[in-house]
Amino acid sequence: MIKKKENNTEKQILEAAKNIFQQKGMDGARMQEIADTAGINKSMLHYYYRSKQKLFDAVFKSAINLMAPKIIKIVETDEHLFDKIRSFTNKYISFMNKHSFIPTFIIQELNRNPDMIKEVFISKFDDSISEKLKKQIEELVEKGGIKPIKPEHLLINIVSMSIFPFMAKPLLSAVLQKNEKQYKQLINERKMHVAEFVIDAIKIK
Amino acid sequence: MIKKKENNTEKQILEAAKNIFQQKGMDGARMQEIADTAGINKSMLHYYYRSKQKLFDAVFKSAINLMAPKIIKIVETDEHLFDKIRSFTNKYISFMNKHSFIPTFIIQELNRNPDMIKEVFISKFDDSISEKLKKQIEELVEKGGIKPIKPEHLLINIVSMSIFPFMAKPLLSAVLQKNEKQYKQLINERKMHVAEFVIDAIKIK
DNA sequence: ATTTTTGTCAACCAAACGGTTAAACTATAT
DNA sequence: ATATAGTTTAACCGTTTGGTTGACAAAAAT
Repeated sequence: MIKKKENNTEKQILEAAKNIFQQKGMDGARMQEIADTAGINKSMLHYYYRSKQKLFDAVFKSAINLMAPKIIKIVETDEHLFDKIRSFTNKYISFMNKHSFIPTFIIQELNRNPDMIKEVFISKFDDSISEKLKKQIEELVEKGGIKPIKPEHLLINIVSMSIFPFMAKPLLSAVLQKNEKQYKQLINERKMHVAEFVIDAIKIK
Repeated sequence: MIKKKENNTEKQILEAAKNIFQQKGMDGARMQEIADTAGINKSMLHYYYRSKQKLFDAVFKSAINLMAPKIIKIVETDEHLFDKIRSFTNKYISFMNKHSFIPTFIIQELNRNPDMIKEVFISKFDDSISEKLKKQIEELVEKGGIKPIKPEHLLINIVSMSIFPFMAKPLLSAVLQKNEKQYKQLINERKMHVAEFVIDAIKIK
């Protein structure tokens, strides 16, 4: 029982499944289209992954595993809060530029089936993810470095301003009358803009 | 050819279609489930609306017509910028509290088929929606009332922080470990919080 | 060399899907 | 009363869907 051939079929399938599922979601994706994209027979999908649901689970898990570590790492470092904010917006927006379908995909599928989050969180975030951030913010508030703010709101604000522009791209680029290039540039500006905007909002001068 | 009976069937259908389409999207919605929800025979769906697509269009248009006027009105008033921001966050978050599926629905379907936005915008926003807001911001910047900021970014920031918490509710309530009630309260706090956060970020003290 | 395991494919299948039909029913107009 | 137009339903239809089967080929193991 040693490996045979180049076992790239399984990877080709997963790659194709990512493309289709992330763009069209569980409901909109078709097994035939995934097979066509992978350039293989539809039966192969069921040979390597037993069902559409199982194949979807693999894609979803892969998307989560790509995003979650980036959040945790940044939140858990010992940097100053302001630098944490700068790191987060910069790296997060860069990441989403490369994987532009992932945030919409995750949030859309989580809305379709909110129970999926449990499987994710049990393994990934054992303790409260924001406990450390919480304390850091509260200390800074007491020291007089920043205005009082609920850690929850600060976190929601940063994440919202980072992710939403990707999800609402069709809407926002139409409202703001930007073409593809202009909108991409606008988003790149936000790597720094969002961080400075947030810091300006909480800093005591 | 005068009206017969209570012609409530058509409205029952639209109401049921709103529920199903807004929660499950075009791809996930089933005509049979809409019929069951409305408590009528499936043929009635095709009798009043000719196809799934036409029925969907009616639901989508209704969602747009519910949201768009609220944006336009607030942007077009002659209030001071700060009051505009306060009005917007307050009224928008209140609105979404009552119609919690609409923002996700619109953005999800717009991602599925970005061309739909054209039909919407041609009729609704003849001129650039943000032209007025743009000038107002630029004047305030020159007068020294607020820090320099691209109107596009300010608009994206406000809209992001208002809408995203509704779209990402399953994710955020899990990360922040909030139950239904706690999360709802957190969102209610944001009616004021987002406005003051934005004002703090741009105001020169 | 041949048996066994693993991989691939075309053809097939039952269920679910959006949509149609034709007949029955209801209410108004004549 | 009867014709007429609008409304509702059960049964049906062709297509698409996720999934299966069985034959066949390619490696590995013996």
